[in-house]
Amino acid sequence: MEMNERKTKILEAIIKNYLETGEPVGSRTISKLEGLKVSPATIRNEMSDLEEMGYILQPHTSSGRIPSDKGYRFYVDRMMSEKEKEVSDMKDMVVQKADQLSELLQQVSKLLAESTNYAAMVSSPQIHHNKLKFIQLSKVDANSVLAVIVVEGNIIKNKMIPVEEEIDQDTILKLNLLLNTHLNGLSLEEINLGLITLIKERAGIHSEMIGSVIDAVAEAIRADEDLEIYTSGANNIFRYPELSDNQKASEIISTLEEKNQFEELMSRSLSEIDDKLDSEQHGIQVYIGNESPIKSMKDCSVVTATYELEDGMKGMMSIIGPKRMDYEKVAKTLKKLQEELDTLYKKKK
Amino acid sequence: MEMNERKTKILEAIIKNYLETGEPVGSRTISKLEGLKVSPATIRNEMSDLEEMGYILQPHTSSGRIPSDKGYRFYVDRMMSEKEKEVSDMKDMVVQKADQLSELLQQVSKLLAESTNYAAMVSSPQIHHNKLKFIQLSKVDANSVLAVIVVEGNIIKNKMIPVEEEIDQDTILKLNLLLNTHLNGLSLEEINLGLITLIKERAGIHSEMIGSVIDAVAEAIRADEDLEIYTSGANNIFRYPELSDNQKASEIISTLEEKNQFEELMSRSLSEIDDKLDSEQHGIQVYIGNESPIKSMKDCSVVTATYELEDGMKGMMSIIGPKRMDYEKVAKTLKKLQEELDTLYKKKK
DNA sequence: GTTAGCACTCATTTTTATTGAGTGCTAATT
DNA sequence: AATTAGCACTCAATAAAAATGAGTGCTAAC
Repeated sequence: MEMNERKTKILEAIIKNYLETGEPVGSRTISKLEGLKVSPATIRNEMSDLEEMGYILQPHTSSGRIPSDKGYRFYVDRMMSEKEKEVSDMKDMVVQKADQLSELLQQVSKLLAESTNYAAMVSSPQIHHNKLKFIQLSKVDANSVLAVIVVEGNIIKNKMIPVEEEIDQDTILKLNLLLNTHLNGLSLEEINLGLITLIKERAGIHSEMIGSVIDAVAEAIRADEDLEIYTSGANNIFRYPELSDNQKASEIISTLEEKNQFEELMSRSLSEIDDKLDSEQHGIQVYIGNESPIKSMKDCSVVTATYELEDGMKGMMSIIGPKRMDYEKVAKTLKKLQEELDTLYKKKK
Repeated sequence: MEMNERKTKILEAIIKNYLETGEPVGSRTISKLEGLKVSPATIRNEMSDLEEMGYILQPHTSSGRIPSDKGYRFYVDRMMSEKEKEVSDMKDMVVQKADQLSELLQQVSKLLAESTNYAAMVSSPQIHHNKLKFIQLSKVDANSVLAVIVVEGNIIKNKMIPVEEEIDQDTILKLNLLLNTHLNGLSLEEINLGLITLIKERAGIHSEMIGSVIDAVAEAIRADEDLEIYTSGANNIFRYPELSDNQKASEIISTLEEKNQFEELMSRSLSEIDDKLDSEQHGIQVYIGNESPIKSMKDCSVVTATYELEDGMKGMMSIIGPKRMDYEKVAKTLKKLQEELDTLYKKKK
């Protein structure tokens, strides 16, 4: 069967109506809509076709229709490819400067949740080509030395290292020099066992301590170790009856809490967005129901967008809501926030 | 009216039964309990008295009774003052060493939630007498300087400071010396405007940068700025029907998310525990329903305990659950974890 | 190809009955 | 004087029955 313009219009009307009300949509409701001057009976025939084609479903005989995942997908694809309307009267979002990245991201997730009324999730940026930029050991007190490690993208990692015997300033200086000359500018792959042994040798009696430092360096560079997830607006799911029975709500909320579930989503979404970057969709991905890599989100839709800070630090933000979420608004909001982060970063620079 | 032994027994029986079932308890149920050899009618009379005294409530005429907040309070007070039974077959909890405090606390909250099946919340420690221990500026690249600030208790704070013109190593060394000689060992109150002006003067053309550094120091020392809250097990509330209607669940979950709500709870609980430290209750506080400083917790009970790391760093952990929570188990679990943290810290030292 | 008409379906709502746990009170018993 | 048996009564919860109404599919007329 072929999709024609009237079918498209009817499908769109069904979906739009369902997005608003969350209730199955009947033929009469649609016939009353202006623009489409046909009787309910005709609509019924078309609906019957649409159902056969898999775009809509009947929860039970003699109820109205609701969109299937395929129906949503059709709608979302059409919407996304449309020329973007000017960013309408969207709530102004102001990301305040925060000097800690974590604060900033927490703020972003809150902002997303508040302006969409869905749940939001923001990941810390994953650094791709991260090289060591700077190491510094400092003597903090008689039996502890602090190692500060800065990697590209100005990610900072601290590690307090206990020492048996007090170390004098001179030695610290020497060790600093040793570490910096050998390690600066290197990536994880370049720091191999040979190099480590060499450095340890040169460190003499302090080789053990240097071992700890190098471990910390490795940890700092390895990106996924530091992947943090910020969530907000979990309680928003209670706004949508179809998600708020105990079973589902509990599942969604624990997923939001079990932040590690998002790693998969993140890596998949990052790569998929890379793939179709040419299609110029502002790097926004929509997962409807079972399309989502997170199985417990089968009753939700997940919309993800990437953001990019300096030096290729890419992170992800997503909105989690019912399948009948306002995709248009969500996409706009994400786009807005992408830009916001962009300009914020530029200002900072 | 007076409380006698039989009334106490009956009250206790009502509460225990209600804790298990969550259903109102009737006179026949209690009469069938061994140990109390009286007829349901007698129980009814006693129950009538207990109700008059405010220990129990009838949800509606001709239903069984449920404990009132006052009833729970009676029960909890009795339980807490009993000689503590040996820590029975409690699930072994192992706090793995984590080198980041935040990881550790997140882990603790998860552990609490998992072993009690309630929601858990852990605060980062609040430092009381925090003095500056160590400052270090380092040149990271041509236009940024990294300030590392260590306060007592080995809390580390990093701040990246952009600079207009490149600074040479010598100047950095001088500034480091300047800062350390003037600021080390001082607490927030001791760093006054006069001192700041003095330092800025000495810093000459770098006074502006030094200003940023001192701001960061102030921020690092001010404890409440850094108060972080870790939560876990929010979804556990769905285990308890009396909390899982949408209204209540949503309220509780957003409270868990709005972490700032806990500040009040924390400060109050810390001081109250200080007050009655002599009464030897292991610093465990129970807030039943409206007793809680957090208004949205009126349908829950909140049990809090403090923990203490080195140098008087005190933090709080709490369990949030239904009023009919297993207070005994919760108290034991908290106690266990207090000890665990204690030994962990000692090992570390 | 479109529409009016109609019988039919079925979730939802409303109504009515039924059940049963639990009470309070009174009068008998210990 | 305290305890208990007995009984009428209350009321949430469950079940069963009836009414409602939105919506469908199909057929026949336009």
